[in-house]
Amino acid sequence: MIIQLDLESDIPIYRQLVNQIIEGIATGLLNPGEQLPSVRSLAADLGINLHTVNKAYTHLKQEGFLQIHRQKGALIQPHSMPQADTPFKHKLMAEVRPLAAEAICRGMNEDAFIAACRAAYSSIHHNKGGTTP
Amino acid sequence: MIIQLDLESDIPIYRQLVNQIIEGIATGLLNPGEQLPSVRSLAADLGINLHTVNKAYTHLKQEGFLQIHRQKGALIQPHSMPQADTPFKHKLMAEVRPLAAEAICRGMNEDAFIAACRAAYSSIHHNKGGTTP
DNA sequence: TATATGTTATATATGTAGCATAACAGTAGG
DNA sequence: CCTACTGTTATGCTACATATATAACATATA
Repeated sequence: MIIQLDLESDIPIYRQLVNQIIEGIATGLLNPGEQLPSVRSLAADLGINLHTVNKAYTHLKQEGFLQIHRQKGALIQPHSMPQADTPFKHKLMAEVRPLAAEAICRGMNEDAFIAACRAAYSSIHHNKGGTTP
Repeated sequence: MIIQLDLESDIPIYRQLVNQIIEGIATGLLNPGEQLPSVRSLAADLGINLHTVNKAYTHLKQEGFLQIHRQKGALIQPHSMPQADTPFKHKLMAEVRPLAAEAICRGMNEDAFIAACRAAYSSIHHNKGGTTP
């Protein structure tokens, strides 16, 4: 799993990490039960601080995407990934709404907007082969 | 135009303002050429600082949604709203991708995800009557 | 001229991001 | 038991963003 950070971005480093790990799970590049590097080694690889990686891991653990063992380090959640429950759907709507509003102002019709959303979904999902046992 | 701020939110006040004004334009609640309150009066109404409103107005002006005149105050852009150009489409994709990734992890299939995006779009657009000449 | 507007400047308080360093706690393996 | 590696917690620091408070400036209108 290769992680690309943009230190110039306005998106915090720990959030870039969170996003890319979630994306890795979504694409199947990271599989349930798979081991992640320790906070120290990943931090060293990326040239950032241990606490920044730890912050990302802690977020992912609290959302249920990771399990963390003292000695073993971090694992991708092996059983029962988080579900698309009501709070998540609310969060999803709350984040999509402002984007939709701006798209409408800029004259995108519904089909064009939906096409963009579908493209974003497909660009992640098309990699996910059915190789899980 | 009624503006509702959530001072407990993790979304900055000036960004809540930006979002709600864009949403107002999208719904047709705010029409091109329409006058907005002065930074001082809106700040007083909302119980926030003048600079916070000014920051929101300045953002909207730089993106092309507002015109600002010295004495007259702020106007909704009367001619030629910003277009859905390439930079905007890139920004749109960049913001939708992480949402799509998390949705995939949580087991939402493409139809369910697209349905959510469509719902967000429709909830804003259904108010906008076809009154534009 | 008086007034209301946006604009700019300065200062302050608060919170977040990120880094540096250090120490603590648990677990595996020699 | 001891060592080494893990996550965890704590403290201190810099930098930046948010938001406020005051004040002054520039401009256009009545």
